[in-house]
Amino acid sequence: MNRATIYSIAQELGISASTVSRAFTRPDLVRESVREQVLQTARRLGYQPNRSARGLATGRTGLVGVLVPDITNPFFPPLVRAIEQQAATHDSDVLLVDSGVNGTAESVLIGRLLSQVDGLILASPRARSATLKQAIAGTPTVVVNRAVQGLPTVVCDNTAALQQAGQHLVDAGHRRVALLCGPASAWAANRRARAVRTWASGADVELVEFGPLEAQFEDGQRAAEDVVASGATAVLAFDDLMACGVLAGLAELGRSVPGELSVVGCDDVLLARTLTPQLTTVTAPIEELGRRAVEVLGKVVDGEPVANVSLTGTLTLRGTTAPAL
Amino acid sequence: MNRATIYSIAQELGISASTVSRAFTRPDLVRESVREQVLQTARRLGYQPNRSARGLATGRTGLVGVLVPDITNPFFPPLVRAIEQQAATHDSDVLLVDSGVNGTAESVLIGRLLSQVDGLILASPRARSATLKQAIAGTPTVVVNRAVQGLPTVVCDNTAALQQAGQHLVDAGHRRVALLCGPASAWAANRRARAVRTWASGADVELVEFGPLEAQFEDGQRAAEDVVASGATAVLAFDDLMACGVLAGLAELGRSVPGELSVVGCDDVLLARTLTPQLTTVTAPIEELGRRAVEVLGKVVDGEPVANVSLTGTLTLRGTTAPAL
DNA sequence: CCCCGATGTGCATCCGATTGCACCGCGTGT
DNA sequence: ACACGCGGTGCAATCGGATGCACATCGGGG
Repeated sequence: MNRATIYSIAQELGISASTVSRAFTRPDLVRESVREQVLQTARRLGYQPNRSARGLATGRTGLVGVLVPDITNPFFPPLVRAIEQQAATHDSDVLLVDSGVNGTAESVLIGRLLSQVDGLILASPRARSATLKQAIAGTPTVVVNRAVQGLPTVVCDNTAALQQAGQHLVDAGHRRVALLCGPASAWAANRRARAVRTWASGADVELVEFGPLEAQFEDGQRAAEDVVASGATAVLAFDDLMACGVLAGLAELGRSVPGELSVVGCDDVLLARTLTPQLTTVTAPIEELGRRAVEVLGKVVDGEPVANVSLTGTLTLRGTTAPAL
Repeated sequence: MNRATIYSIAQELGISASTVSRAFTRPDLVRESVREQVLQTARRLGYQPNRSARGLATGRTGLVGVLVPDITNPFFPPLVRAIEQQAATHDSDVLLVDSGVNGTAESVLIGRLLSQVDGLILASPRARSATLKQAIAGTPTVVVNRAVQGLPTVVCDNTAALQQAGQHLVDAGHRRVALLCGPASAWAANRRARAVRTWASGADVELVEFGPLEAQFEDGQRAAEDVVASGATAVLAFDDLMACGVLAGLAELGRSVPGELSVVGCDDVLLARTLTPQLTTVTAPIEELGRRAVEVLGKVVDGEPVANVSLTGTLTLRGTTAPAL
């Protein structure tokens, strides 16, 4: 299928290729009637501009690289979709790469993306800050769900919501609360843990910590046993997936939720609502995070000044929390 | 950040750019010692070949376009990841586009992808066959989870497994089984429904059909009421997400699973194992589908002959099925 | 000692689109 | 009538890498 080029269109109309090019990229420079003809012929021939050629000439590829640690974690699909849709409004497409939860591959993958994207969105990256900054080598980059000194950042601050969640548990009579910490290399995990610890130190409650655990179902499931052994009557899990694992683990152990134990998740992914009972959790504006990330990235690419974005999560009470016995 | 090019490397070493280029793409044509120097200098300067330039010269972009109807449906993330990992072995990256469950956008999105990819993988596309074939305009394409006459196809045949599932229900004493059909425009939905109907017509069972429904949690949830009203004691859902919705709906109505009703899903996505009790379902080799799709696509791109791939799903008995009362 | 093939390199061209610059023709002001 | 401005247009260079072809170099065989 030898595709139409600006040259074939130009030849067809007896004009120069420059004019054809301009008819698309700088329509104001081309006489109305000519432009019409060009567009019409282009449509007839099924012309699609060659992105490689354009990229070579302009230095822009129209691609945004998106790096996620684990696309099967239900937090990321809505994020990716929001990014993709927002990018589409900038005529850009998404190059998706999954680094695996192990952060060591990130640098390599970032390197592979660098040469072919206008900018990068790093979602919950695990590598060390210095490593990241070295890897991106000056490419416009926005970090989502993590703060990296010196890089534009779009995060969701769950501190207040988590503390409300804790308070909600205390108000319900829970005096021994388990905290399931997320991956040590995950910024959000540390941040959430700190929020909870801060709250606990000032509340009438005993905090029992477990982890760090991976943000996976199985890790939560395995942790259930320890939670039960600890005598805690409530659980604050790093995220919904882990919370979901705990629920499953508790069920295996014959413990009822929210009857015997209460469980709180974080993020409010699809999973949280598919459970029965539905999961009490901290709702993050996931789509908004994605959109804002693209917005900020656009500014970085254009060399405009940018400010970090911090959205806030809100506590959503559902069915997995109840008064302690 | 003015990046290194083959010219800057060539200049540094006092050789021609062609040699540098060949050191990467045709290493056998370059003297060992020279190649060493080139690679070393390239590393030192942080050289990354410019994909646009390479693409322009070779006509290959190193990109695979992947179109999914809904990345938040847990079926697709593992598929996408498998595709991405397999593509990486071919030095290719994934351009991800989400069409939304409404198939009308597919053509437009395919058009956007065409000009920048070496090949397309269409996962569960919804548009009509003729529309699809017109939209891809000769670009190497593989269709996953659907058969399209004239296009290479990678599917999972669940017929036998679904019929086993049905038999499993009948053996457990169920005589009235609800079938929740998937989206009318989804090939897999029709195929699965047909498999079940065929089985039912030869079995001692009454089949009650509902739908078509979207492959979403909420649709399943809403359907629960009808299912209960129908007096069915077992449900075969189009996919796990829908099954999960039914479970939630049934719980709301105070019906216990598997005590009062049995539920069977399809695909065995992460969701199926996070439920309590875990979902009895038909396990699809999702990652394998992705890998095979890339494999086949590679052959199409290289002009080699290809055969359609049909994998098979297997019945996985878990906790949502039990003898009828 | 010369010729030959094999092996390495360089030169020039090409891929398709963008873009700075020159130019053309027309209308306007003087 | 002339210069000027300006909207439109074409020419040619450019982006970075790939590649066909010519040529240089070297060793070995006759």
